[in-house]
This record gives sequence, structure tokens and C-alpha cells, in this order.
Amino acid sequence: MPAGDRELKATKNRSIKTDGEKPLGGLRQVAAIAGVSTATVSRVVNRPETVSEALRKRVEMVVDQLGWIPNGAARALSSNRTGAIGAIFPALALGDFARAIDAMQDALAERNFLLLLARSQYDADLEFNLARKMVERGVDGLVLVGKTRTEGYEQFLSKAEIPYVNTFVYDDTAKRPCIGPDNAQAMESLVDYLVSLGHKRFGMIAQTTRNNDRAAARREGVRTALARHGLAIPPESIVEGQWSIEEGRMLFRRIVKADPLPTALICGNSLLAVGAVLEASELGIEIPKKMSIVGYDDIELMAELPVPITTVRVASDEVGRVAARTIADLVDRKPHIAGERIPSEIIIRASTGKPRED
Amino acid sequence: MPAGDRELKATKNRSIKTDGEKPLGGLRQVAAIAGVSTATVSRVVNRPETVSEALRKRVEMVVDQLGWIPNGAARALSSNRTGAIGAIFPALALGDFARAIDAMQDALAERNFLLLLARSQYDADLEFNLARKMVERGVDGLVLVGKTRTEGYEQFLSKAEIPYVNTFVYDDTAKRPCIGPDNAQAMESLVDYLVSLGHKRFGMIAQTTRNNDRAAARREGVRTALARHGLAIPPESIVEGQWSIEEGRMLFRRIVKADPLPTALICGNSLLAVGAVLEASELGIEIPKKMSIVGYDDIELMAELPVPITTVRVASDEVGRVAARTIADLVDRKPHIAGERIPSEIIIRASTGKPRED
DNA sequence: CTGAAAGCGCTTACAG
DNA sequence: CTGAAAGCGCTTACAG
Repeated sequence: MPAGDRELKATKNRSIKTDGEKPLGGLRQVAAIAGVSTATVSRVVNRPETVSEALRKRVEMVVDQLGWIPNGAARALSSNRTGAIGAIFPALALGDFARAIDAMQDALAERNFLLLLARSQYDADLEFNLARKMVERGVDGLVLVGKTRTEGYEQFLSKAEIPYVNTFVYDDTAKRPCIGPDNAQAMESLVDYLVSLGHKRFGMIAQTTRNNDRAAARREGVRTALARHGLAIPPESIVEGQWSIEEGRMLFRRIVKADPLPTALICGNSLLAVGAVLEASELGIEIPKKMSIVGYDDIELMAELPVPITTVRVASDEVGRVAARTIADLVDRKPHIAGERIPSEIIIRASTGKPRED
Repeated sequence: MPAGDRELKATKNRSIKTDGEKPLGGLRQVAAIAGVSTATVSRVVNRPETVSEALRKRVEMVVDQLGWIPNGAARALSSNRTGAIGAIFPALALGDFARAIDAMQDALAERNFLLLLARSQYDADLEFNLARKMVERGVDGLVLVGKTRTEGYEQFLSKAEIPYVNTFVYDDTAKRPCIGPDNAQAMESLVDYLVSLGHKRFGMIAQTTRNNDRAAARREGVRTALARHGLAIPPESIVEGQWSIEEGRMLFRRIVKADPLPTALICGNSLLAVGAVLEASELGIEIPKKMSIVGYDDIELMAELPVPITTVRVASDEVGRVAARTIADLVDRKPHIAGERIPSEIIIRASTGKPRED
């Protein structure tokens, strides 16, 4: 019956049975074999509770037997929902981010979202680009880091009407939910702690603040707290790097050129602190006897070095969990929080102590 | 003209001008404003070279002005292509994987694919699940780690007709392209090197081989090479862990209970090696004078410790780059390689030397 | 080079 | 609880 086949192909295929040579495929085949409408199959898959027990079982059997996997594109096109959340992080392997990502993926899975990750390398253009691609490809929401972006980027996000949250920053005046520590406050506490030990001469190996409002806030926090105590870091005792041990070492060699030497050195992140401590030991500068050193972000290594390093620990897994919950709520149009200040604490280890007397 | 509106809505909307209150939106609106067909707009976006200069410019202006972003779901549904490659890694922050991921994302972007990442925590069920979700959501291809999977998983992949590559393993007999180092061979070389220094008593802090055929191959490589030299590791000198400094420390304490002490200790990965070296220094065991220690996978830290650690360095960025190229070729139905053996080398540092004489 | 129109595989009001 | 059918927003033979 070639003529019949033609017609099947040309008009909408309405046959219930699939005896022809053209396999139906997909949901329609499932419906045909189960002897139900495509609507019913769809309901069984998406809202099984709305379907009678008998039909549900029949359809589920056929689905299993055929190994049918719904076509996500078709589903997304008709439901206007992809089930995916995109997240763009500056880096995936840095301590804080890695912990947040792990927690976020699990939390999103519980809400039945798939997490799609990309890394932007602290490159604003690349981030914008990735966001465009993700939106274009189809994500229901976005998890971003920081709250500072170009106007074009902001406009794009609002024009695309895509929900998003800002992470690793906290700001209760922001338009979008911010979920993160109070970066400035965390550093102020750290400075207060050092001042309470008696330190007056500070140095800093800062993390570059380019495309990084968290680092900028932390730097500002240091400045504020010192000013509150009537202190300041002399220009020659501030250097700037990114995030590697090697850099920490190199910059530490610059720091020790200052005379008088700072008694306390604040490092902008964990790797810079590790580098500084390792270089100090190589130079025979005893830590903390000659100098106290602190970092930011707690990675395992900091606790394991011969001189464990005092640092700020952010509950990054909580950042990930709350971000997941919030973006899922936004997408599901459920009530959601306006933001959350994630706690951070100072982990005191052996790299800090009273200043030397000289 | 409410009746007109009704009709616009009920029948297919064919009006060229968009004066009604219902905005057209999307590609159709672009077409209407530019005064061309939707086919032309689609061509301008996807294959601009097939469209005349004049029309192309006109359409591009409208696209820019409207800020139109194509709907990925619709595009995927009609073109049967999503433009995304999914990658599932056991972890995203481990040295080798992190480097591969970075290189892969960039290489895929050049081929106009978006990389979507997920991490499986060395959990076979979770990985299968993530693969299902990715396929269901829509990816054109998959990058996986290792070559061992359950039959169900294999069947799913072939049934879904989704191209994929295996990474961090090399096997020229495998059905799918394998792109990675020869794990066994790498370890054999490392053992040969240690033997050439004169070592005869070995210990091992192995990485668990559960859901990890790379670790299994490396362990087998150690066994093979030792056997070739008529050597073997006594059971009490083999312990097993995952990948943390803390574990490396703890397991090292088990290793040093053996009598006689091994003169050379092989660690299954970088963090275990770091832990071992740090613990040795804490126990006052001089490295390499009392014991040589080696690791696998070269992370920055290994070069920066007081005693830099000899290890195997895999060109992981090359793994990422070649994997990207291969999966893109597969998806684009271009000629592709059958696999590639990625080079690895032994990086000799201060943690290895001649065995002690006792 | 360009357009008219079918169709990709689902979901979802709507009606019963 | 279930089904018939429209429609989601693109791409792509096909025809000119």
C-alpha cells in the first residue's frame, strides 16, 4: 500500500497502529502502541498523578520497553521550559567556587534541574558571550558571580527576561538576589583580629580587582578597618597578583624589600598566601615570629602546610545550595528570598601571632 | 479591527506588516520588518554567504535593532542539532581534569560549540544519570572519562545514537575514540626510573580503582614493571585512598609501620603524594635521603613544596583540545581520528634519589 | 538568490 | 480522567 504510505507522510499521521514501514518513533509511537493519545503519554511523563493508574502503567511499560527518551528541544519549544540552569564561574577549580559548584549541582538535581557550567576566566567579554550562548541555547535561569556588569550585559539579561542570581557577593540593595558573604566585612574582621594582636605595620598581596568586585570589596574592607584604627598600608607594601603559588612567592620577595618590614601580611586569596608562606620559609623568615601571614578562602592545603595558615572561611557550599534554591524558586515562580548573607569566619592557625618586637 | 485580530490568531499569521496589537516576535517579526521571508532571515543567521549582500545587511540591521535571539529549542527541533557538547568529569577541580576542561571549552568555542559540564564524583550511577539528562536535554555529543561502563550505559549511548569520546585513557582497540595517556605505560616508566636509581623495596599509596579504570591501569603498570625486574610490593606496603592531602598523611603513617621500610613510595595521585611528603617531613623522615616519593599528575603545588615532588605530567590540555576536535568532527560528520595517545613525561624533582644504604 | 509551506516532537488549553 | 488538535519558533527541501 504505497499510496497509503504517501498519505501517511503527507498528511498528519493519524494511524493508531504502526504496521507500515515508516516507524512512527517518539511519543507518537508510544501512544500508538499503548493505544492512548499523545496527550496521555505526555501526562504520564510529566504529571503522572493526573492519569488513571491503569493507563499510567500501560504507558510506562511501553516507554520502558521502547527506551523512549523525550526530545528535549520539542519539549522546551512547547512548554517554554528547558529544565536547565546555567552557571558561569570565573574558574571552576578554585576552592570557594569548586565547593559551591558541587553543592549547587546536587541541590539543583533535587529540584529536577540540570546544571550547566561554564568558566569565564575573569574575562568580562567572555562571560557576556557565554551568557548569550547559554540563553540562546536555552536555560531557564542563570547563576552568576559578582554583581557588577556592563550596561549592555544587564540590558541583555533583562531583555531576555531570564531570571538570575548573583553569588559570592552580598548586597541587600541590589535588584537581583545576592547570595554570598559580606566580603568587606569579612576582611574588616580579619584586620581587627590582627590589630588586636598588636600589629601596626601591614603589608598586602592583593588579588587583582579587575573584573572582580569581590576582590575590590575585600580590599576596601582592609582599608576601612585599618583607617578605623588610624592605620594604613604604605604604597611600597602593597603588591598585586592573581592566584598562584608562584606569584605569591614572587610578590613576597617584593614585600620583604620594604624597610621596616610589615609585621602582618594580608594575602588576597589562598594560593597567594601559600606562596608567601613557602617563600618566607625559604628565605628563613620565621612565621609568625617575624611576620604574621593571613589569606582568604580556606583550601585543604592551608591547614596541611608545615605552618598552617590563618584565613577566612566562607560557607561556600551554602552559597551553592542557597543559590540553587533561589534560582529554582525564581524559575518555578515560587516565593523566593531577596538575597542571603552567607556567614564567613576567621580560621586561626599558626601563621599569625603577636608582632615581633624590634 | 478585532475580527481581524481574531483571524490573525486563529489562522497562521501571514501578515507582512506588524501593525496589530499582537507583536509577532521572533524570527517572523524580523522577517516582517525587513520585508523578507523567514527563510531568508534564517539563512542570514546560519549561512550568510548564501544571501545577497543587500538583503543580508538589511536583515542584520533589524536583528541588531530588535536584539533578537534565536530560540534554541526551535532551532534544535527543526535542525536536529543543539550546538552543545556535554562533558561529564569525575571532578572538575582536580589538576588533570581542570586543565583539560579549560582547553576543551576554548577549543569547542572555536568550533562554535558550547561546552556543558557536569561532575559525577566517580559515581557510576550518577554519571549514567547525568548522561541521560544531558542527552534528553539535548547535546550533540558527549565527552566522557575512561572507557569502562556498564552494559546498560553502553546500550543507552548507542541507542541514543549520540557520538562520544573517551578521555584520559588510550586504547586503540576500543570502538570509540580514546584520547589520553597510556596510563600503564606511564607508571612503568616511573618504576623503571626508580629501579634505575637502585630501588628494590617499594611501597604504594594507591588511588582507589573503584569506577576508575585509569587508576586501575596505573596500578597494573606498577605491578608489571616491578615484575619485569623481579620485584613486587609486599601487601603491608600497599594502602589505598582517594585524593586528599589528609589521606596522604594518614596513609603514610601506615606505610612507615612496615619493617623494613620501603626505599621508594609510589603515590597514586598528586594530593596523596603531597600528603605523604608533608607527613614525612613532620615525622623527621628525610626525603629523598631516607625514602624517595613520587606522585602522578603534576599540580603547581608539587613544584613549590620545600621538597618538590617527582611526578608524571600528562599533557592534559592536549587531551582537552584533541577531545574537543574529535567530538566536533564526529558531530559534524567530518573525518575524525580513531583515538590519540597523549604523551606523558616524568618530571624529576628533589623527592627522588638513590636508595639509602642500610 | 529568494519565498511559501511543511514539519521537527512535544505540551496544553479546550471540550467532553 | 482522556482525546483531538493547535501551536511552540525555527529550518529546509522544493520550486522558481
